[in-house]
This record gives sequence, C-alpha cells and structure tokens, in this order.
Amino acid sequence: MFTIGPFSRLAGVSAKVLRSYDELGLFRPVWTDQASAYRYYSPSQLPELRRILMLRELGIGLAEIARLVDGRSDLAAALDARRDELERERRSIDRRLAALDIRVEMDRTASPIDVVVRPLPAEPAATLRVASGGSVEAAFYELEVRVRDLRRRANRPPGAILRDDGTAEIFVPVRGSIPTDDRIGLRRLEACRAATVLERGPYGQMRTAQARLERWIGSAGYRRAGETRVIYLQFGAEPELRLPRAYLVDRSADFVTELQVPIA
Amino acid sequence: MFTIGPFSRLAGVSAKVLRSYDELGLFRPVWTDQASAYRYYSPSQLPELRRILMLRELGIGLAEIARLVDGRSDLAAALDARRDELERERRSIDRRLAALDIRVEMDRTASPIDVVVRPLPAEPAATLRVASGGSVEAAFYELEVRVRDLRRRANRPPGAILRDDGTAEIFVPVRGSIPTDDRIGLRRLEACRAATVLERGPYGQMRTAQARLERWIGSAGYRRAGETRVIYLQFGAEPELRLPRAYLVDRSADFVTELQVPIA
DNA sequence: GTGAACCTTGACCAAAGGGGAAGGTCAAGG
DNA sequence: CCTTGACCTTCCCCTTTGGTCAAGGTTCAC
Repeated sequence: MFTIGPFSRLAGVSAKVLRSYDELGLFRPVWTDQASAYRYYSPSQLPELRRILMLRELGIGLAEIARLVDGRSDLAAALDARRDELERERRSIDRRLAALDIRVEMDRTASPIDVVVRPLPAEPAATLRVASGGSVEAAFYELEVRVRDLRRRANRPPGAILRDDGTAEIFVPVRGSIPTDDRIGLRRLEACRAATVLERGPYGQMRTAQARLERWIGSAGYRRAGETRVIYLQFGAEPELRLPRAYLVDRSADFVTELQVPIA
Repeated sequence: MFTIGPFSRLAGVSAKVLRSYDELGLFRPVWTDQASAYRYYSPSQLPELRRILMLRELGIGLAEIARLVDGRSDLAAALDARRDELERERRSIDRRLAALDIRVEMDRTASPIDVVVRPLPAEPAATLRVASGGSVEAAFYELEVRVRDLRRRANRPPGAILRDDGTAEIFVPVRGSIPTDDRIGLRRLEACRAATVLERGPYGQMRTAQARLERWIGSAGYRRAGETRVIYLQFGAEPELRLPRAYLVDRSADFVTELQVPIA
C-alpha cells in the first residue's frame, strides 16, 4: 500500500491527477481512511490506471474514459470514433499549414490577402439580371426601390452573383416573399462554407482580387462549389439602418466589398 | 454604422466575440455611446477584423494577435513560430493515430497491451550483476540487505537492467551514496522518455511482453535509445513502506512488473 | 515528544468563448 | 405620444484538464 505521493511517482502522474480521478469516480484508491481522509493505493491497481492513461494519451476525454472502463461504452467503437476525430484534426492542421504557407509566400511576392473560411447563412433575396456591360447602378436602383416599396427590405447589404460569362445577377436581401415578374426574381442563396476576402477601394481591383482568391482556394486544398458572390458592404447597407444622422458621414469613406467563393 | 448584432452577422462572428475583443483592446467599435454603452461599428473596420480572424484561424492566441496588430510583434516571425508549432501538433497527432492503429490491430490478433510513453526520472541505485542463469532472488537478497544496513534504501521499487546477452544488472534505489566494491556498484539511471507497459502474473510471460513492446515501439515510429529496464512493483517495494500492518496482505497478490524501454 | 515530510480541502488560474438573467435602449407603427 | 418587440448592456456561471498555493491536519522516524 502506498499513500498518494509515492503511488503517483510509481504511476508517473501527479498527486493532483489522482485526486481528480478519485473525485470523478474514474479511479479510486483501494482504501480511504475515514478519519484522516488519506488515500491508500496498491500497486495491483497500476494496470487499471495504465489503461486509463493509455486512453488519455489517445486524446479521449475523461468522461468517455470513465464510460469505457465501466463497460458502459464500447471500446472498439470509441477507438474508431476517436480515429475519425484525429483524422479530422489532422486535416484541419494541414489546412492551417497550407494557409500559412500561402500567406508567407504572398507576403514575399505581392500584397498579402487575408482569406477567411466561414459559413455563410442562407439569404432570401430579390434578384435582377444585368447583361454584360449593362448598368449595375441603374439595376440596383430599380431593385432597391421595388423592394423598399414592398416593405420587404431586410437589413443586410446587397450583392451580386458573378457568372463566368461576364453577366451578373444582383440581389437585395428580403424578408418574407415578394411578387416576381420577368425582370425581378426571388431566390434563396443557399447556406454554404465559403472562402472570403475583403477588398477596399474602387471596384476595378476586383478582378485581381478574384483571381488571387481562386489561387488561394486551390493552394489550400479546397475546390469551388458554387458561384462567386460579391457583397457591397460599405455602400449599400447604410440607408436602411436606424442610426443617429450624425454617423452617416461614413458613407463617403472607401468602398468595402467582400468576395465569397463557396467551397467544399 | 451598425450596432453590434448586424455587424457581427456581416463579419461572421458572434456579438459575444466582439464584446470580448473590445474588452481585450483587440478590436474596438469606432464609437461607443456614453449614455447607453451601445457599441457602433463601421463596415470600414471589417478589413481590420478580418485580419484578426485570419490569424485566429491559424491558431494564434488572442494575446499574440493583439501584439501583432499593434505592431509590437513581428508578423513574419510569429508565422514562422506558429508553423513550427503546427508541425509539432501534426507529429503528435500522427503518433496518436499510429498508437491507435496498433491498439486496434492488437485487439484483433492477440491480447492488447496498454503502452504508455512517459518521462522517467533519474534514479540513483546500487547495482549488482547477475550472470545468465544466476539466481536473481539471492542477488536481490544480498543487495537489499546491504543497502538497508547502510540506511540508504530509497522508498522506491527495485528493478533490473536487461542486456541482450542474457545477463542482467539488478538495482535497488538509494538515497545519497554508498561504498562500492567489486560486486556492488553505484549508478545513476538517467532520466529519459520511455515506452512502458505493465505485466501482471508470473515472470515467465516477460519475454513475450518484451517482444510485443519492441514491436509497438517500431510501429509507433519511435526507436530504442537505451537499455530495457524491469521494475518489480508489487513485490519489492512493499517492505519499506510506512503502513498500517493490516494492509500488507496485498503482498500475496499477483506480481506487477513494469517494462521500460527508453526511446527517442 | 517533536520535527519533517506528507496529506487534506478549497480557492484561483489558464483560453476562448457559450448561455442565460435582469434590466436599459431604440425605432417603427398606431 | 405610447406601446411593443427587438436589441443592447453588464454580470455571473460553465466548459476542460490539470497547476499552484494556502491553511491546517496526520504520520512516522528519531
């Protein structure tokens, strides 16, 4: 029999860990003195503790380990699940390493871009097609006016879906539903994960930014899974906001635009 | 200008996160109303936030990110350091995956073993060589008696160092120093990392266990970096303990032995 | 009997938020 | 002008697996 200190040294863990595991009901001393509350352990308990430590080293949580050693949970299944999880973690790390390398390389060769992969929520929107070379401003004016008159404007910035053929479909977020006609449609932009990048300044730089984002997606091991979206953050979202008049001066600042490419 | 909710949706983070970052001084609203304490953000702040989120996605801590965006810390250096860290994490995950696969495979083919890799502390010990085929019991008796008479016995279990040629060197932990002669030596077992496994039952199974541990080490991507040690946990450590007499009955239980192979 | 070494519980800390309660604020609509 | 509902604020507790420290009790060897 050992008190907690010597036993912890035999087992290669701290005394604190043994106290924790006792409290969790995961691994208890063979005997606890009622008067002094001293914990006493036997070397014959070491194999049991060793199994716990082995599972811990695989990264399984203590609650799950407790279920496993009690037989309330199946070991083979838990190991399988944990393997899947570890492989996900490894993929995540590989992604981060790739992103890091691209970032470092872009730092050296050109202006860097801050790409963030994030989930996009679904977006119900009124849409209007714009032919290649058509006036985007006029289209937005038409669409915004229509949606506002219907009292269906949602408080989110407008955007456009870019097609490879040079045409675009502009959209304005709506609440509920609106009547459609041959010009104005209603569409639900699907929720998805997307690689996104922000651009400041005139829209002329957008083609370059788009090309660089595409390159980033390839290097990071993703692939495109939908149409590119552009969100007009700085300009379009403002008029709808409930704000003190004094803070609308911001409208004259640089445009801010977000490029979003759905990925898988 | 946006209040925190709409802005958080634009940015793709929760309002809670924006409040946190404000408090940390990492990312502040352009304006905070003194009366209501409402936070107001501008879309032109999005690129700054985006950079923070990009760094966060790489797994850099918020404190370090704060230093980076303030320019108090060098971005290139931080990225380099983070890359090293990520590569360490990946190696660790690969180790766990390998250990998991070995475990699963052994579950199928034979009785599984719970291997734990852990650091071993340095161990000053009195030693005695035993020829191949010599009596280990007699040698332990001689060594234990000698050390005890010198009042140098440390309260840790004894063990043996196994050589490939079949000879062994038994050892008993000591405090301080003892006089040596041509039979009994003094030696410091070096601290190291070791793959360890516990065995219950008669010593006859040890050769098998040893072989399986060696195989485990190979499969997990380690290599041997020292001589194999055996620790006699159940039998040898008991007599030295300060314990109520009633709890010494444990001595008749199965032997418990630990095999330790130093690794790199 | 005494001192040194050991043990006990409890509290606080880490990182990066999530969840919820209690109460104040804002703007649209009637 | 008032109501109402959505929104905002701060504050507190929770997650996970321990490390560290303080105040005080226990054990054992000498």
